[in-house]
Amino acid sequence: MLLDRSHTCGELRKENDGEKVILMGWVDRQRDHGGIIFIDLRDRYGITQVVFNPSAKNVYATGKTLRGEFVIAVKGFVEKRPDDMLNDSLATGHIEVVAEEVEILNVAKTPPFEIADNVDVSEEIRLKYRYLDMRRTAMQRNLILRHRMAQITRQFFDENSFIEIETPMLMRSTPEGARDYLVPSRVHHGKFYALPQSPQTYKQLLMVAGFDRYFQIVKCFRDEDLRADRQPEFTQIDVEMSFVNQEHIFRLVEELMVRYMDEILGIKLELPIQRMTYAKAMELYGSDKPDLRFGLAMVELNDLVESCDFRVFVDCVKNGGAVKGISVPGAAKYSRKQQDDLIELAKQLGAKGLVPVKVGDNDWQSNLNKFFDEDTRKQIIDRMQASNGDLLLIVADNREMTNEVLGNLRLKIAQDEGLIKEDNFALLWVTDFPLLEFDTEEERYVARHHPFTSPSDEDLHLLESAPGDVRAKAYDLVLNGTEIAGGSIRIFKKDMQQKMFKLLNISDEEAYSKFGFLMDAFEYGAPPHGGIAFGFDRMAMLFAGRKSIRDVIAFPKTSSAISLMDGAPSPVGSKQLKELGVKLAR
RNA sequence: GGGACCGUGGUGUAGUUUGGUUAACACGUCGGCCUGUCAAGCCGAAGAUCGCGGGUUCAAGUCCCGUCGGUCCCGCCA
Repeated sequence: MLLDRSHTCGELRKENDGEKVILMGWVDRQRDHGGIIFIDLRDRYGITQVVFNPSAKNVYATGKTLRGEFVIAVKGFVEKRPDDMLNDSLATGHIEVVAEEVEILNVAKTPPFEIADNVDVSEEIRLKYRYLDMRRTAMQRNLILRHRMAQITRQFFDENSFIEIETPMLMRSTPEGARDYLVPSRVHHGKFYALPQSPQTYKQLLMVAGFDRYFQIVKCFRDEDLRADRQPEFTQIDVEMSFVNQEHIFRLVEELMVRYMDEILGIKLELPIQRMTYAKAMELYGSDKPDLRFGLAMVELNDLVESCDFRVFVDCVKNGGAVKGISVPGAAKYSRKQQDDLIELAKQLGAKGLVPVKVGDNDWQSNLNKFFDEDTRKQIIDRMQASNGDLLLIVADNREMTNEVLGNLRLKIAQDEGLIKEDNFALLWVTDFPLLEFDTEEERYVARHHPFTSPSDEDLHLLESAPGDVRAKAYDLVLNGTEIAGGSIRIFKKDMQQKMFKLLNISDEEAYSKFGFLMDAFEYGAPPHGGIAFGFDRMAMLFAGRKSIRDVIAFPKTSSAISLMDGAPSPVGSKQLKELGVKLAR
């Protein structure tokens, strides 16, 4: 077999004119003119045109038989193309390779879809034949971008004295957080390992061990339902540092973001990255991960409407609710149906209603018009920075609902109105998250981040009296409305950790049996520490300009957690089950 | 667990609202012609019983029920 490849299909230039070369790759296209035949030869580096002349009888005969996706080796010489036959859309478009010898390394069936970027194929088919899908340049570009991000990451953390340490994939199941993937133990019937939701406890133990700067690019597993940005197995950049506060972590992460932006996108990122408290994010954008590529912030109107004649608003304020609105520039042109659709959406989201107000020169086109005098209308318009031709959307409900509904409407409208500049990258730190969240189903507080997160010093006095109001030393990094990283300063003292478990209504007994190893470790000189974890797939998705992390994962699962290519998950034989001591419930 | 949309030659779609004989188009595939194309061109051909099962009807791609699969969303995701 002809296997001494001299060049890739992306590197020959006119300077190589006359050189003898051997190329290998896949037949991308064949253009048979009856006499002369052109073959576009493709590998991951590019495409090179190969010419078969009828005068070279044996080679020509083989050239005739070539079909799409055949794998071939071509020996020949590089020839500059005539001036009027250059192809500037190809990096190698100024040369071609004249075939002198060709070997078919392997034939190929006609693929189920064309290996071309401009051909639309359903994701179902793409996933079934993922190995063909990944031959397409769009997928190759995505995976190469992901690779470069991984290299930048390793280099960056290495330069900053971080050590990459692997942690177990088979660990003990933990009670808090996402559902675990379980692995039955063959050696210990009735016992199970869990796949890590994250290496959280291990990295804290590495801090106790004195590896004061740790990172890892690591797979994590969560047995929860999927989304465009959620897969059951995904990759994190896991980071932990000792002797640091939040500011140290921000500084480090910001430098990393500068590096990504520069080397991946060619964008100079200005530091520092903008910050916003969780409370403010909720008040202004109704989201803990606001997309700041556009405005449409919410404006509160309670004081302006509390004494008007519109009962709904008055009662809302009286009952401690919030009357808020967003102003959509130029949207007074919306039809009745468009407005009704927005109202319907607001109701689906749980709001009791939504009042649209078309802003005219001197009046409002709205049911509200009659309830407000001219002066109040003007105050409302001023506060909302609205002008003639805008559409105000006003919601009155309890504060959480108002925020949530308007936050969702804001996103929908921005999409519909094309307010989102796709090539913008808006980074934001969201800080001061609540420590706890009341779970109405379990009727107890649960950790919003995780149970190892340290409460804020200034809220410590509220731990017993008003646990729901305690803020945490927790932070998220948000890019274009997607959470790309989250972390916290951790608890590193045993008594505080015990107090935390108590707040979460986890008994001493349970806490000790599940996390005793961590609390034991805290008694042997645990340094103060904190960290962060990046959603690597999500970052790659955003940098690649994709809408789903499946586009930056080589072999992703469908939204029902199935692998269409290999058919996982699958039933297993009774022998395997017996070995594991597992019986299936009927 | 729930909601929305989707499933028609190899691929992507039209046809489904208003049931009616031969299911249309593009790309791809195959064959023929063609010595400079590069999404080659021209001519021709093959290829789908409409995801699957059941029902209504004289008649179902089209209506109804169920089911499987895909996508997005809610719940869930510390």
